[in-house]
Amino acid sequence: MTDSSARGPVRSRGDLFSPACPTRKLLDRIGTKWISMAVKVLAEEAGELRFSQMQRQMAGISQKMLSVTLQGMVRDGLVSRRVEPVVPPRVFYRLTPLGLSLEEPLAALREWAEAHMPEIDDANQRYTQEETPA
Amino acid sequence: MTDSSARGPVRSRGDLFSPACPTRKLLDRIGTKWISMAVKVLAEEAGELRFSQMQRQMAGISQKMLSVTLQGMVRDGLVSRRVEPVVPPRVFYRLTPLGLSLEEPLAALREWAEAHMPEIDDANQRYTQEETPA
DNA sequence: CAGTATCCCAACGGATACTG
DNA sequence: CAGTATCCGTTGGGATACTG
Repeated sequence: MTDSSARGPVRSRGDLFSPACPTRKLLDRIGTKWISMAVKVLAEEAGELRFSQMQRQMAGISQKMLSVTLQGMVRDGLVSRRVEPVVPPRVFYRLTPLGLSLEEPLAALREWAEAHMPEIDDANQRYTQEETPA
Repeated sequence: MTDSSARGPVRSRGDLFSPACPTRKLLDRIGTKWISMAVKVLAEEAGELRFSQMQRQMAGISQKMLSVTLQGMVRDGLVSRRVEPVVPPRVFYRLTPLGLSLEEPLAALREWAEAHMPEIDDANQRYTQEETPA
């Protein structure tokens, strides 16, 4: 349920630190691993992908999570959904321009994560080491 | 996760799509709004901040969440923690070089969110509109 | 095939109270 | 001041079963 007074006077741009700032909630929506993977998969395809294709490529995602993730992305205008009304049905997903524009910052974050994974591992190692002296 | 040893170093790099890929979990850790805000606050300060100062600047964060967020960041080597052993104690947090390097991709994501907030609002509006024709 | 529905457990996260 | 501990409601997310 979105704010009833949507588009209301909130829109306090430039102030991410206000609890009322909607950007804050948005950050938590788009930063998840499932969104990140979905955008990546669809961006690499540069075209449409079917539900089952996506599930196959996003190894480990459950049917439920792929479903709710895609629904949310459609809602937010990140992907478009096209149904071929045959039996059995074929449903195709494609990034919108908006969704495509999200790939760049997400890719940066993904790359950071991959690049600095070893350092973070090491930091964790060191941390648990000294906190468990004997 | 049956793995009892704190954060199993599977280290299957290069394949974000493998369920075993640790980068996946990392993405969900660093992409949260609290991490994002903490990094931003500390990066803007370009120095140290005390616990209470951070809580004041990160409006709306609870004591608990700031605590667990900072603990996680210290464990991951993103921030360093310095205690002045006086009474009452003073604790200072500062970004490590690693943490500072995270600011760039996170800032990109934040900026994307702010920039495209209106479009996402509109998409949601349109969505709920057509799904609730009246 | 592409979902939806249900159950159920685990993690998130606020509120409050207590402590070195 | 800077936490920790506890309680507890909300959400995330897997497993399974069912349907158009």
